[in-house]
Amino acid sequence: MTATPVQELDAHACVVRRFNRSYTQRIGALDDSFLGSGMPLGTARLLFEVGAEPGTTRDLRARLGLDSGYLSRLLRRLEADGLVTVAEDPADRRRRVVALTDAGRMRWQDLERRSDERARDLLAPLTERQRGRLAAALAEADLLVRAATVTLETVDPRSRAARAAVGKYFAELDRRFPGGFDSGVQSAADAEMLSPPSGAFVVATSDGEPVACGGVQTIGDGVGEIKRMWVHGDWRGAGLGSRLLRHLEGVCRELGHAVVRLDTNGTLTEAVAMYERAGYREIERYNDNPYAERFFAKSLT
Amino acid sequence: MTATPVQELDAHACVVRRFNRSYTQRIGALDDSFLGSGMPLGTARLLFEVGAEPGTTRDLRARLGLDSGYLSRLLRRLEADGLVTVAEDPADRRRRVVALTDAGRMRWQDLERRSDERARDLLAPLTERQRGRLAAALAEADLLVRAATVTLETVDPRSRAARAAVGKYFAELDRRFPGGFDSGVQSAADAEMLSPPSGAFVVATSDGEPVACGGVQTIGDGVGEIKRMWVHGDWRGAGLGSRLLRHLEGVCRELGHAVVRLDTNGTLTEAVAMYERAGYREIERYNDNPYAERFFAKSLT
DNA sequence: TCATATCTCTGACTCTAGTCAGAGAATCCG
DNA sequence: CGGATTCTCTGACTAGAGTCAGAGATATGA
Repeated sequence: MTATPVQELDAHACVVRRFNRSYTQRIGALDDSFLGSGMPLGTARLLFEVGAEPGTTRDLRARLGLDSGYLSRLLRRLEADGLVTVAEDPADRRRRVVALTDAGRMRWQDLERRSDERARDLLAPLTERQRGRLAAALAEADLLVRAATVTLETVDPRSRAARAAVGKYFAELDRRFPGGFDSGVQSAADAEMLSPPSGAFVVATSDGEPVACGGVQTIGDGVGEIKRMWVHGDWRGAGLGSRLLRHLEGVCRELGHAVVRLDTNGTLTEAVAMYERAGYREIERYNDNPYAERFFAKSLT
Repeated sequence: MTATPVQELDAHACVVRRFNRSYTQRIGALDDSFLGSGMPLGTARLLFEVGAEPGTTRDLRARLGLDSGYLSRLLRRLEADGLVTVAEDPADRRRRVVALTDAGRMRWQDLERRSDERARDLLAPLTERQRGRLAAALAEADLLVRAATVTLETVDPRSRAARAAVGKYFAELDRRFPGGFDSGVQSAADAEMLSPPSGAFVVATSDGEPVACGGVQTIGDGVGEIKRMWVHGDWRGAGLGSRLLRHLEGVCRELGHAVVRLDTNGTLTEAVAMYERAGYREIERYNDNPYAERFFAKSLT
């Protein structure tokens, strides 16, 4: 008797929960590690954020999700300790610009160092081989968790996020194709095709960075086409491609298509493998895209 | 050029930090998920712990790492809400036994459900195969992290902790030896041998549970012997045995021994393998222990 | 049996974290 | 220009989390 998917999910959820409990209990102190520095957590988080990227108080409030009064008090504390400077923004004198002082930068490095030591302390009792195993397991978990928490969002293909993702896609094609890749002129018509009502463009982001993208357009009655599908190199092997593909197929269905087609280049072996795994079968050339060598289709019904 | 151990440690520490940051950012809310239940975190954690396994307040304090005064107050709150009962322990009337009421159990199940949903939400976007990979990675990380954070403590062999660990050890021997195992009468002399100044007994605990133990005694001039070394079944494969063995060798060194011996039974194959990996070589029988079949020694100089 | 240790509980604290309601300065817009 | 809006800051709160020093009851060991 094999386990059903639901039972598997149960079992896996248990493992996740067990891990969460034991890990946060042991390492949760890692967040409070800032406490070890003599600074309260809130202050330390703020200092850390200012160090990562200085900005206006408004900006910091948004990044940390703090109340303006609370932030003001935290800043005053850091200022009194000589760790940050809070100055008027010349562009808008209602605003304040926050930056680290030299002492603040040292303190920030101190926090970094402490964080590092915590990680080392955790590893210290283990043998070299076990450290390797732990690092590998955490890296694997990290990749998968990041992949699971990627957000898929339908955006305008002309938006900043979409253009950033497509730019990376084209850059990769240019690197990988033997003769390079020339995207040609991105016409307004291209963007139009990938916009409602006849198309859509989806960008997957993690921590605000685009990590995958893909578009759908209509190329005939009941026939959709998947275009510009790309997954960031660091993210391959986490199933992000399959997930995005499934998502795009769903978009096609919503557009009322019964069939979806796509073209690709033989160089992109992992993409071809993924399409085949996802149930696509190879078909004859259906367009004159000079970079396309292989053509696939899948029925959505 | 191969990486030196220090470089490896750096790299591994980076992986740990990267994981910590991304995981707590995404899942950290999991701890606060209890907040979603309208209960303060501390109270919810306590209720959760009582539900997981009722026990004495002393027990709960150890498990949650709380101050006795604080715990007392939290319990009073839960009691006032009718979620737990706090009664005298008939075995020791200084102690209190805490248990859930019916209302408490319902509340506990609510917390469980919430916690479960969080875990499922994390897994939901992944494919079945990826879920398996994530669960495997987290389970591996969990085992190693638990092993790394085990505390080794030298205790009196007559102490409760030591007796609990040895009890489990003997129970396992009884299960594994074909003819069973009779520990005989644990004489006061036995405990004496494993106590200062001529010996020591070490218990490894995790979450207050004994997970491994081992003793050292003096059996001749400059000759120490390792006795009653045991690692909990769930903990094998995490290097805990090797770590304990190294620790006990250190104890031997502190006692001024140049050689350490030990005996074991052929049934305990993983133990024999570990001794050999740790540099022990097999020697002739040096005692008349009826359960011992194989004898090992290692020079500490 | 009596000193000592153990255990829970109470009172009196401290510190963080965070909310809310304005005050006052600067900016924007018609 | 003048009212509305935006922005930071202050004061006055609340609640959670946790520490510390005993008091008082109970158990343990010489």
